Amino acid sequence: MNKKKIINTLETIATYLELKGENPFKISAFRKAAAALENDPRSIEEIEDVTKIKGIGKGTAAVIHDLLETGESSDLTSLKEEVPAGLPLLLKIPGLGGKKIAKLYQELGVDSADSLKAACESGKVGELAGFGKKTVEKLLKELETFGQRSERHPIWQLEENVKEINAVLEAIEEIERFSVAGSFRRVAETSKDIDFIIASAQPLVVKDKLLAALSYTEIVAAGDTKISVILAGDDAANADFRIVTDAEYPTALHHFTGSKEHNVRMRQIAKERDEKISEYGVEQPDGSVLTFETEKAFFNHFDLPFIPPTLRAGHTEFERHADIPHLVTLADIRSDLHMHTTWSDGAHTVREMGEALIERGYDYAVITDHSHYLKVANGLTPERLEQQKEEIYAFNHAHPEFHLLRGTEMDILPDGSLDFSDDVMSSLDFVIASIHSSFSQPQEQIMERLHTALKNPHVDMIAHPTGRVIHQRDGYNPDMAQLIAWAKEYGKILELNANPYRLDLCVEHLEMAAKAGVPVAINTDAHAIEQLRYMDIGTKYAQKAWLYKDMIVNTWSFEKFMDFLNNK
DNA sequence: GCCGTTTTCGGCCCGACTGTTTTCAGTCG
Repeated sequence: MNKKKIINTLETIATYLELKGENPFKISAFRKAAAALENDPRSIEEIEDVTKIKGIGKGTAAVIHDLLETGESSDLTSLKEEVPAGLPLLLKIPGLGGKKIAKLYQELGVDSADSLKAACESGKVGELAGFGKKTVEKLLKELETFGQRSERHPIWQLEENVKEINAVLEAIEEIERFSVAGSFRRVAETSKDIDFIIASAQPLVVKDKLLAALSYTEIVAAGDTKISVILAGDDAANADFRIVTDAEYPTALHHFTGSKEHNVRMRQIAKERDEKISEYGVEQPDGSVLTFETEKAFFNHFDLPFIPPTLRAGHTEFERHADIPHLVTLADIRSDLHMHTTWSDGAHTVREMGEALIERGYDYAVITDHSHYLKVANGLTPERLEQQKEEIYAFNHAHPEFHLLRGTEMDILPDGSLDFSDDVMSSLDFVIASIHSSFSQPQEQIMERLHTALKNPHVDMIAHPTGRVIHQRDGYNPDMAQLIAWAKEYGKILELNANPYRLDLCVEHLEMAAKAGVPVAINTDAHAIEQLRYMDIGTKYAQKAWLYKDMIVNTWSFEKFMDFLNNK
């Protein structure tokens, strides 16, 4: 039995219970059980007694056993008989929750978006107690776009929005400090909306200036301290703003950074000490409210070190916080091993990239333009690769304090061969091998291609090992356990591609690589100078897999890195 | 439904906003 199916079943039961208007704590018990199972690192076969896991008791364990024995959950089956199949979908309509949907169904027989629309138009919804004119108007409006807007947006789509909003907020002088919060700050792969926390003594002025400067299509809510809009643009995201006083800012930022599970744990910790956490501070037993200068001071108050937003998942961060000082941070990074220049499909020259790398404070880096198979990217022939050498040597001559290495991002061809000969590869300092074609081959064939690359002594690293693009394509589905085993056997590096649209390897795979002792490189794959900043996203993403600095090759000194290449 | 070194019953994180109310329920994060 697939653990994922068990988790999904528990969550689905929670959804159905919600539509029945069940006790909210019972509903959340099923969600907690699902989360507890998901956070447990063991496979379902490895777990002897599920009730030993905190959050799983008699009821939820019965569902799990049912699934393990019959492949189905009889509880879910009977819920599905009671609750029409169309109702769970209606939960996605903003403003509708379980109780309202239950009422609409029981009183009016509403069981789909279409029947809801008809009931709204006929005026029947407006006559229900608790529903009024505005609710009907809002529902009809939501129904127009129902099913068209994405629920979650990949962070590479939201990055632009965040940059624009940052610029808007920078320009408002009444703002003392502000920050993006929410899943974007935690560097989640996808995000439902964008949250900002703003410190200001003049919230109303800030609200007016903010709404005047933002480009939005709709105001969802605009109170004295909370503003929510749908941003302009196709498939646009929501942006939420909270305005608090400067004293409240650190606790508000913490609160709205989440995750929800992390906050629940923090509040439990506070409660054990007779304290109460809210976004405005920490309430003491005598009713007074403590505030803090910084998030760090807030954590310290609870005898915890500063927990980076990336780690705030609500499970291991409270037990493993002694490891936090070992985790990789942007400040540890001394090089970037994957980037493109105008020689292939990059926007800047070797010299421009090199100067930008020095500007970032790195000690060394590798220029890795595409190889000739990739014609759409103007990939380099062995001859052009040779010509590029002059430019790289000239740069090194002009910057003796820095080491710009010669490399390539070489294609692994569909037939399993490599795009350069051993001779060409051996003339380079660093060879990346990667797949850019024939993604749909069967797994054995994909693995065959990767194996050829990994066992070649001149290849140093596999880039973006799964080829996924978040929310767009799944990649070529390699057998990751096998790939990691080969990387270990042949002494190769696996990449964490820091481009926010890739983030490949993903957290789960990074954890596997770390467990196997395979070195990882965090690279930007920059095609322009401004993409070198993706290193920040990459190091934060690596923290989510609890990767130590020592495991990351580009935190090593130039000497250590060269030693590794020469002795691998 | 889950949990328990004050507990096997009575809690379960906390607050803003909206729309419907006439003091609050529902939704959302």
